[in-house]
Amino acid sequence: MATIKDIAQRTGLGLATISKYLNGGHVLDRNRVKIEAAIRELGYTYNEIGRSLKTSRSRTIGVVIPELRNLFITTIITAMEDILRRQGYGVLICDCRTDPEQEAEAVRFLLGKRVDGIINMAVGRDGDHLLPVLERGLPVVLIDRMIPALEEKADAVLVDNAGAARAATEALLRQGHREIGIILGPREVFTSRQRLLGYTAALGEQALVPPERNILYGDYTVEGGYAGMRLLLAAGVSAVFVTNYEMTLGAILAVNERGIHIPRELSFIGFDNLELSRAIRPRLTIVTQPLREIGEAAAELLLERLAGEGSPRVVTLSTAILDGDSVAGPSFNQNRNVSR
Amino acid sequence: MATIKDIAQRTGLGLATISKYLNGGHVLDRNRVKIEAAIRELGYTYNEIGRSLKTSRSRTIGVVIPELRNLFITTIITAMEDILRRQGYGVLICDCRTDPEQEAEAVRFLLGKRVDGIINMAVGRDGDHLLPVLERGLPVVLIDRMIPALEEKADAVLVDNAGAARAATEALLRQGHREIGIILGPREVFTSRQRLLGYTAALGEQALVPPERNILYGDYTVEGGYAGMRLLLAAGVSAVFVTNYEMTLGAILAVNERGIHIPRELSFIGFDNLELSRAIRPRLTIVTQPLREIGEAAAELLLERLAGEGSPRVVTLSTAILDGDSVAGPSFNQNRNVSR
DNA sequence: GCCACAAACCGAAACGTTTCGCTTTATGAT
DNA sequence: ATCATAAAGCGAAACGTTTCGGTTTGTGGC
Repeated sequence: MATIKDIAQRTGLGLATISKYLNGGHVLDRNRVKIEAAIRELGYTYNEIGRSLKTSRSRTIGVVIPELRNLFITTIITAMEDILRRQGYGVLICDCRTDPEQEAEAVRFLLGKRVDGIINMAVGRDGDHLLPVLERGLPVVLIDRMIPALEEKADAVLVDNAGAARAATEALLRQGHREIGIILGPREVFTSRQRLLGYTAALGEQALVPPERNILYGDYTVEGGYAGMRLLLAAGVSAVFVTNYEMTLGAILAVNERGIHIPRELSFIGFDNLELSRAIRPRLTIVTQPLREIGEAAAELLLERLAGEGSPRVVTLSTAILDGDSVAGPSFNQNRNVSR
Repeated sequence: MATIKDIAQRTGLGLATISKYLNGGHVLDRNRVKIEAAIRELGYTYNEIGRSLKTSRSRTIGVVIPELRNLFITTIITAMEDILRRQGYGVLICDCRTDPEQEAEAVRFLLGKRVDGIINMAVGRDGDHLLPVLERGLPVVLIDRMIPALEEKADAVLVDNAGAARAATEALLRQGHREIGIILGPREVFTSRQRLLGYTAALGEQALVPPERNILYGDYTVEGGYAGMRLLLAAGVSAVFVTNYEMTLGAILAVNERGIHIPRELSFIGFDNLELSRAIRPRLTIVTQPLREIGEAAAELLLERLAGEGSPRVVTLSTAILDGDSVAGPSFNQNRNVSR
């Protein structure tokens, strides 16, 4: 396997010159030609390992996530990867299966691989698993979920979840709904708590306190949304707000199969995934998170830290409500519960 | 940052001894204790880069896929990663966006990173993009899509797609359906062609030739399935077979929103994702691919080659039809077309 | 206590790069 | 042609590990 030395020998040039050429430095035209010829003839490919050893930078980023089988996450990763790869960085992905123990293990694993930084959608809530990373002076970017103990030490890209949930709930309240169901993610997850906060705040403004049965915790799967929706329908809500894409899909399936008409009999606000909301009739009103932007911001913050610029900060992106035709007043469905 | 040398110095032992210890070799008990103490005190972490340079094995596997935002793919990757990480391998993922050019670029990128092998769900159909990998003697495992030119040179894990499509079509034929629609993936994709083969073969046995309008090519998205289903309904089919998970979901949405009853008015066979089929009422009859097994088999084949055992082979896994309640005879819906 | 033999241990060289501090070559004004 | 200056090129050392071939230490039978 050809190395830089072989190129040097072949061209009669020095090691340093070849290195310079490979790193985009200026060399004489006639030498450039010679080098390029030699590279072609010898089938040389750059060995990043050698560089890594010398520079102690691997040009590899570790990404630790709770779960790969999830559109929210893969969309973000795709956006991140776009940017990182363009800068020559590879992305080493570790799915920790929503298990804090595996998450910590994944971080250790990545440290052994000498990644240059870590992007983490965290499961562990105290952030202890990331301390070894920070101690080594490597940058950490949290996405989607904040770890308060790491404020100032790590960057974070969050979404205004409380605000989003509040806005969605308010939209339903404005239409006159009072029995508003919500399907959240797992109880212990940061974003679930934030969204619950927004939801109860909006209701609180109208002096409403939601009954327990209107608040459901799901697991971010289609099946979870389906099951949750059925429970909410049994609870007799006139409007629902579902807080991730997979569960939105499941909820719609449950509604459709019951033959319940949206929005005549039930108002519905879903989550994420613009394309889906457009595809369904009636068009779904949804809360959209700027998924690509989350991934891009995370990648850019990381690159910034790697370049040694600036210092850790928290970026909060806002959500939007995309109006469809799935929200209306509750007047029409007063008697649905009776007819069940 | 502590190195093996520091440990040697601290313990008074030699370099080779520490290396031996780290690689699981036997050292005297009293030395073991000393080494472990030193490691703890100095906060030493193993540097894989150093090893990689020396051994020219990076313990990293490149995975090149057309698209990360897809449950079929992420399920397979998750299974693969499980196995590979347990063996100390990291997984470097490159999403090539279904673009052969980007795919070739990704392969070059991974070669630079000196991955030990590549797992590829291929977009390029001639396999040229993988030749540089094979030339370097690195193992390649193809998944889901065969590249005939690489037979004997690369391993492959495939699914009996023709058989699956044939079985599904036969199941519908047995119920008496004659106008059977199919929603395939993109026209040029290996699996689409295989499935079309199975479909036409089954129809051919009954001396049926499907009209063009019953065969639709989608793009593996929810929206694509939705649009395709609407076209098939317009074409007046009495049964449909949809060939991936996302499109199945989209198709169901289209059916539900039209208020068409499955299976009374339309028989339906979907694809993948057991959980979904169970969640929906009526329970969906689906063709299931052994997703985890695909990932596991790919990982295991790769590990086998890396261990220098055996030689490339093609593994074909079979699919199953999971019976739900979405298939029935066409008798009930003779007049649906009229009523539209 | 000695010897033979096995088990542990040892250091140097090598893997492919980058980089530092210099030297050589090219350029162009005179 | 000469000289000053800028541009280009140079080799050695270093990064952290593995591994080869050889040395030291330990063990047990006599």
